[in-house]
Amino acid sequence: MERYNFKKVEEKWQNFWSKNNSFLTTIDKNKKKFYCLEMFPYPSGKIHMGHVRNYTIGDVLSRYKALKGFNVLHPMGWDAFGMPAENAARDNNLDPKEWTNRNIETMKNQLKKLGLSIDWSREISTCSEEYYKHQQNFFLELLEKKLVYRKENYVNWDPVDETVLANEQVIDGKGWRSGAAVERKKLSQWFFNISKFSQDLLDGLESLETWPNKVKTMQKNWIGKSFGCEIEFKIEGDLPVEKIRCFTTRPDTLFGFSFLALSVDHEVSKYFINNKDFQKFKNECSKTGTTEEAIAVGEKIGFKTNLEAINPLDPSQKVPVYFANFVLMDYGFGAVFGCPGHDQRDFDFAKKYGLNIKTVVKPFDKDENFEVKEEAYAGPGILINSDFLNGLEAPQNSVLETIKILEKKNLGKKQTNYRLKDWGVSRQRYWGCPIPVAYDENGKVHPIPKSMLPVKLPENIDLKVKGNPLDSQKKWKEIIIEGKKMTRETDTLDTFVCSSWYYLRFCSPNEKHYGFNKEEIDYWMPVDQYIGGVEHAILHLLYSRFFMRAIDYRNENFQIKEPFQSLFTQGMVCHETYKDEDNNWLSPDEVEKVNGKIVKKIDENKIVKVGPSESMSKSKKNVVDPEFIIKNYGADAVRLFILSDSPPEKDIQWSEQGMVSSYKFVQKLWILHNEIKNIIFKNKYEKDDKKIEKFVNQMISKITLNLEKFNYNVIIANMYETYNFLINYLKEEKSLKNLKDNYYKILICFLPIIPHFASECLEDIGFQNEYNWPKHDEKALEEGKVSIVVQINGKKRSILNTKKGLGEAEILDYSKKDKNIFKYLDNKKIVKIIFIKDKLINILLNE
RNA sequence: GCCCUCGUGGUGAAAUUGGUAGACACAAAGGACUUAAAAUCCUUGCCCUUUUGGGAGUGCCAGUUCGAGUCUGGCCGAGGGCACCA
Repeated sequence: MERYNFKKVEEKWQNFWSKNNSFLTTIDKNKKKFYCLEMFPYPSGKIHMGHVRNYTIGDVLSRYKALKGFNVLHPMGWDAFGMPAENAARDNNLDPKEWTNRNIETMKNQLKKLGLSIDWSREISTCSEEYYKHQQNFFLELLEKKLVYRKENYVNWDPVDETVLANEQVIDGKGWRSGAAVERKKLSQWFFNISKFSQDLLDGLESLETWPNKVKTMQKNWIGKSFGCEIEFKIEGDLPVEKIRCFTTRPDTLFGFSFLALSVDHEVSKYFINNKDFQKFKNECSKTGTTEEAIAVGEKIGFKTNLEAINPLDPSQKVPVYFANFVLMDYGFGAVFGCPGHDQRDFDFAKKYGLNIKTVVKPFDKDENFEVKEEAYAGPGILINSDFLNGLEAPQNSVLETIKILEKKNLGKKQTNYRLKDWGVSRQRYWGCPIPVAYDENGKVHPIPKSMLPVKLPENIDLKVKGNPLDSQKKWKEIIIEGKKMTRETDTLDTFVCSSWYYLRFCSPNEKHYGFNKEEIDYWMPVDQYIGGVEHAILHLLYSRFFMRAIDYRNENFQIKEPFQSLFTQGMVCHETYKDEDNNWLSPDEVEKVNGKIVKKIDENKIVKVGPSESMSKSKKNVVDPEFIIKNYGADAVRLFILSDSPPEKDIQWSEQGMVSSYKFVQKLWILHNEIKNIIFKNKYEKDDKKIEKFVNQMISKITLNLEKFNYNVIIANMYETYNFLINYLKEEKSLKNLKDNYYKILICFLPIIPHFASECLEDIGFQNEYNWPKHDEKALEEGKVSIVVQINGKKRSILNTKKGLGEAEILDYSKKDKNIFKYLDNKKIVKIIFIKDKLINILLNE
C-alpha cells in the first residue's frame, strides 16, 4: 500500500471536476434549487484563513445539498473596486486594474486548490465594465424614481483617505478603513434615500426567521424607530424667532419643562454668526464629536440665548433657550425640550447651569412627595405635579393621552422618528464606479443617456495628485449631451453599492441588456443560504436589503424584497500573538518552541512574549498562510481542521498541532480504506452482521442532522467515531457481508468535508459517477439492544442492556434482579415508578 | 449608561432539547514496543474505598420537577453591539 499522496489525488480530482464541468449550473425546473452564497472577497492579493473558513463552510453545504438532489448555485466573484488598489497602484506606479486582475488570478488559483464546488463560469468582477455599466443603469433608474438625490450636507470626511464616509463607516469617530479621526465638512453629495424604507426594512426583519437574532437586533437598533410627538413652542425674546419645533417621546412630562436646547446648526444660529462667543462655543462642540476623551466624559455644555420658550400646556411658564453640544441637527428638528427630572442627559445639563428640576413622575411604590435628587428617574410610574395630567400611568397611558390633548389644541401632532439616515454614496476616489451624470453651465444635473453607458473610467492617469484623480482629468470631464457641452460628475460610487446587488448578477452573469434576467432571478432568488462575517451586520446587509426595495419600488416585474432567506455568520480565525524584546510583532514562523518555551527561531536565547489569541491580521503578524498550509497538508486536511474543534459561528483557535492531527487522520483513513478494500475484493463475505448496518444508519442520521444544523464541528467528531468503530469492527469481524454497501454510504457522508479523499476512495471500490446522499433506515435503527438507565429516587444506580421495546413490568422485573439495584429495594416500599420506554426507569422508594 | 449573547475538565468542545454530564479531539502523566529516540498503540484523568462500589460535580444562591447543564427568579463574571437619537 502506498502512503496517501494528497497532492496527486487532489490534483486529479480538481482536474476531473474542471474537465467535466461538474459544478456548472443551469436552470432545471424539475429540480428544487438551492442558492448558496458566501460573501465575495476583496482581491487584496492572497486568500487568508478567514476566506478558507468561510468558503469551506459554504462548500460543505453546497456539496451536501447537491448530493441531496438540489440544483445548487454556488458562484464566486470579486468585490474589486476600492481604495487598496488605488493606493497600491499610486505607490508602485501601477494601473489599479492590472493590480486587481493580477490579485484575482492568484486568489482564484488558491481557491481552486481548496477543492471548492464553484461554478466558475459565473465569475464576476465588480470593476469590469460589463458589471458596472448595469450598476450605472440602476443608478439612473433610482434617479428617475427620485430615490437618489443630491444635497449639500455635513459629511464625515476622512482626512487620510481624502474621501467622504457614510455614517455606518465611521467607527468610534474614526474611518473604518484608515482609522483616521473623522472631520465634519460641508459638501454636495449624492444620497440614496434609504430612510424612505425605514419602516419596511424594520418590518422585513420579522420575515427573516433564520437570521441570527444578534444581526436582526443590530439592524433594528440602527434603524432606531421611536414614537412620540412633534411640539411647537412659542418663543419670546430679542430675536425675530416666533416658534421652534421639537420632537419628543415623552410629551407627558411637559410640566417638567425646564429649558429648550438647540443644535449649533439650528436655523436660529444664523442670528449668532457675528457673535464671537457663540463661534467659540460652536468650535468647542465640533471638537467634542471626535475626541475620545470628550465622548468618555460626556460633558454637556451650553450657550445661553436671550430667548424664552413658553410651555404650551401652561403659558405662564417660560424657560430659557440654549444651544447645547448634545443636540444633533439631523435628528428630530435639531431641538430638544429639556425635562431634567426624567432624562439623565437633561438632568446633567440642568445641574451644570443651575436650572429648575421638577419631578412629574413618581414610581408606583412612592408617594406624592417623591422628588428627583441624585439622578433622573426614567422609569414607569404615575404623573404628579402636572395639573390635568395628574394620575395618569406613565408612560403606558400618559404619552398617547397627552398627544391627544396637544393635537386637539393644535399644539402638536403624533410622530414617528427613525434614526436611520440617508446613505451618502459619493466618494472622491478614482477606483470606483463612475456616477453617470453630468452638469450643465448652470450646475443643473443631467443623467448620461442610457445609450452612452457605460461611463468608463479613464485609463493611464496620474494617481499622485492631491484629492480626487478624476477631477484633474480635463478631457475626460468634457461631454456633449444632445449637442450641449457639459461636465461629468467626478465622484465615484461607494463600493458598497457594488456589493448591494452582485447576488442578482450571479443568476445572469451573461445578460447583456440589463443587470439581470427576469426568468433567471425568478428561478434562483432569493439566496437560500448566505454565509459571511458578522462585521457586515449593518453595512452590507442593510444596503442590500435597501437595494432590493429600491429596484422593487414602482416596478411590477420585480418582487424581491429580502435577498437573503437565511444568514449564517461565521466566527473568526484566531492565533496567538508574539512580540520580541523590542515589542515588534513576530509572525508564527519566526518563533519556535524549545523546552516548553517560545523563542525566536534565529536565536534560541531570545525569549518571545506570547500575547493573547486574536483574530488573524497582517498588522499583528499573527497570520498563517493558507497556501503554505495547503501545500504541506493538503486541502482535505485543511478543510477538516478548519471545521473541527469549534462550532462555525464561534471564533476558532488556529493550532499547528490540530492541523497535524487532521493531516494524520486523513492518513489513517487511507490505511483503513485499504484494509476494507482488501476485504471487499477478497469476497470474504460470509456472516450476515447487523452491527455495522445499525451503526452506519445511526451515523447517517447524526451526520445529516448535524449538516442541517450547521454543527460542522460535531460532524468531524462523528467522522472520528466512525473511524474508531470501523477499526474495532475489523478487529472483531473478519467476514463481513454488509461491509461494502455500508462503507460506500460512509464515504458519501464524508464527501462534503473531504471531497478529494472521498471521491478517490469511492472510485477505488468501484463507484464512479453519480452519488446520492444515503437515507438512514429507521428499521435498522430499531433492531438490537438498548441501554436503559435505572434510577432509585432519581439517582442513577445501574444500566440494563436489553432488547428494544420492553414494557414497564418487564423492565421493573429485570431491575429488581439487578445486583446493583436489589440492595436498595430491601425492606423498602415502591411508591411510584416513572418509566420511559427504551430509556429510563426511575423507582421511587419510601424512606 | 442602554441593548444582545454566553458561562460545562488543563484546553477546544459534545449532550437526541427535561432523562447515563464530559462524546470527539488537543495537551499532560504513566506504560508497551525499541539499544535509544521519533512514530505508533494502551491506560489514567475530582474525593473516599484494594476492587465491586459510593460521594461531590456544568459561574454563585434559591425555586419548579420523580429527575435540571437544559426551565423560572435573583446575583456574579466574560464577550459583542450602540452611545448624547430627545
